[in-house]
Amino acid sequence: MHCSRLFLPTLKGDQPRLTPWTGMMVRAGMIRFAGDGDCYVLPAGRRVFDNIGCLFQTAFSRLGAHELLFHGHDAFALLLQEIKSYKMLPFAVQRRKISTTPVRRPSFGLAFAQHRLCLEMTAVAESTSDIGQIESTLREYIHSLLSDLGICSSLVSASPGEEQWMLVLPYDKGDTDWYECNGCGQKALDWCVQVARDDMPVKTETSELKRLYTPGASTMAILCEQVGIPLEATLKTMVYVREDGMPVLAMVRGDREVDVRRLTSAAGGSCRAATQAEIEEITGAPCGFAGPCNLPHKALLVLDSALAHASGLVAGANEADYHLGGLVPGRDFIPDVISTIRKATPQDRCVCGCTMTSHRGFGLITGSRFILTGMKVQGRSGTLQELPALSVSVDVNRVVEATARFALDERGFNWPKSVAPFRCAVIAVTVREASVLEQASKIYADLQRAGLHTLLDDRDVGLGAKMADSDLLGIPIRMLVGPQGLQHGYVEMACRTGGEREQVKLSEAVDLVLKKVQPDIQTI
RNA sequence: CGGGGCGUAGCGCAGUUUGGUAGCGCACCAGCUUUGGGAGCUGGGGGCCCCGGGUUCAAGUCCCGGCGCCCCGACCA
Repeated sequence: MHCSRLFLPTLKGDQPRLTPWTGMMVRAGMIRFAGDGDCYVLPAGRRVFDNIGCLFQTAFSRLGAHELLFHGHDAFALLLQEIKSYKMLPFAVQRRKISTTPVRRPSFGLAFAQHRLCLEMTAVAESTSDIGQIESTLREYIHSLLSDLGICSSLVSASPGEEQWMLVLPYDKGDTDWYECNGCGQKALDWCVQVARDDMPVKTETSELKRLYTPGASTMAILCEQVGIPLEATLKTMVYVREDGMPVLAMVRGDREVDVRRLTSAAGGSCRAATQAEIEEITGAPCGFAGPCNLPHKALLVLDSALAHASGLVAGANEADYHLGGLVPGRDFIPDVISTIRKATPQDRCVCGCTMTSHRGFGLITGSRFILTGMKVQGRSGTLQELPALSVSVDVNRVVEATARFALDERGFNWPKSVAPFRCAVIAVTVREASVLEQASKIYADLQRAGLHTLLDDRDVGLGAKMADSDLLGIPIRMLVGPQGLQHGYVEMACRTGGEREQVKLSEAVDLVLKKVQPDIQTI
C-alpha cells in the first residue's frame, strides 16, 4: 500500500478522555469515535481486526467449523434444519456477527462500544464427551492464542454449574465482577459464585411476633434508628415482578442487596423491579413497609438462604407505619423458595470456607455447553436423541483492545508480528529525489510480490513524521531508503522491538526482510 | 433527588469580574525553503459565542427563563 494513498490520519498530541492505548489507536489513525461513543475502524485498524479475527477463525476451522454468513437467526435454526443423522456429527459452524449491547452512558473505547464484532462458533456432537473434547481442545487453542497476543486472562465460571464460562481480563473500569477463592481457587462471576451460607442474624431476646409502630420508617436505616436494632437483625423485602406477571418478594438481610440474576434463577423466570405503584398494589402498603406476612395477594416468597434459620427479625408489616418484630421464617411465613439470592460481597466466604478476592474486568470470550432441546437426531441405535451442543463467542473488539493495551509503549504499539497492520515499512527518506523513490518502490514491489503486506511511505513530509508514524502503527520492520545510503548502495533496516539499526546492501535487503518477518503466531 | 461545573471555529480552550471590531493553540488550504526522528516562514479560509426573552446607543459579557452535557453525593422498600 502506498502511504500517500492510504486513509491514515495520524495525530500528534495525546487524546483526552481516552485510556492510553485507546488514545494511541486514535493517534495511529486506526480508529475514530463518533459523538455517541460508537467507533469507526479505519483501514490500519481494520487490518489489526482482520489479523486478530483471522487467528480465531483459523482455530475454529481447525476444529472443523464451516464458515457461514448469515444474519438475524441463530446457528441452531440452521443445524435443526440440516442435521439429519449422527453420521454428520460432530458438526460445527462459525460466523462473524455484530453484537449490539445497549449502553447507558457512552464510553469511548472498543471494549464498551455499542456495536462490537464477534466471532461465534457453534458445534453439536453425538455425546457430551465429544462436546467436552471439542471444548477442551478449543480452550487450549484459545489459551495459547491469547498468551501469544500478550493477554493474561483468567477463566471464570459463568453459571451455577460448570457449563458456562468466560475468559475475563482484569480492568478496574470493566463491566463484569467476579470472585476468586483464596483457598480452593474457585473463580466465578459475582452472580453465580458459590458462597458459604452466612447466617449471623443477631439473636434478639424475644422471638415473639409483635407489631411495632414505626412512623415514617420507609428505609432500613430509619427503621433501625427507631427500633434500636442493627441492620443485621432485619429482613428486607424487595418487590419484583416475574415475566409472567407473578409478584415476587425477595427477602435478604437488611444490610445485603438482592442480586436480580440470582433471583431470576431462584424464581424460575426473569424478574424486574416493581414500580412504586405495583409495590403499593402488591403489598397493600406504601413503599417501604413491604414484608412477607399478611399479603393481600398471592406472591412468590423467595428467602435468601442466609436467613433460613434466623429468628427474631424485623420486617415490614404491609401496613403504613408498622413493622413486625420477632419474626421467624418458617413459623410466621412459609417461603416458597429458599435460595442464595443476595449479592456477593468481598466479605462473603467461599463454600470451602476461605476468604475470596473480588475482581473487576471485562469478558473477552464466552462459552457454554448445553443440550439442544427441540432437536432430535437419529443415533447409532436407531432411536432419536437430543444433541449436546457448544457455543463459543469471541468478542473481537475486546480482544483487539486488550492486545493494544499490552502492546502499548511510549512510541506506539509493539504488536506481535502476526497482528501488525503491515509487516514492513519501506520509507523513502525524500520523495523529491527521483532515485530514492524509485529504489524504495522497487523494494516495496519485491516485498509485495513475495506476499508480505508492506507499506511504502511515499509522502512528501519530513522524515521524522514518517518514522514516528511507522513506530506508532507498530510495523515490525522498517527500511529506510535515503540518498546518503544509496550513494554507497546501502539501505538501513531496523526492528520495532530493538533499537539496533543495520546497514544492509541494497541487493540483500529484500531477502533479509523476508527472513526476519516469519509469523510469530503459528496458526495452522 | 441534592450540590457543583461547563456550553465560544473540526478539536482543546481564553475572553465574561469592569458591556465597546470574535481571539489563541492544534487541525485545514495556498506558496516558498526544507527533509537521517513529529520542520520553518508568509499568507488564507472557517463562528446563529447553546436557545428564547429583557436591560442598553451598544450584549459572548449584565438580568430572567429554558435546553443540553460533565463531575460529586445520596438513592435496596
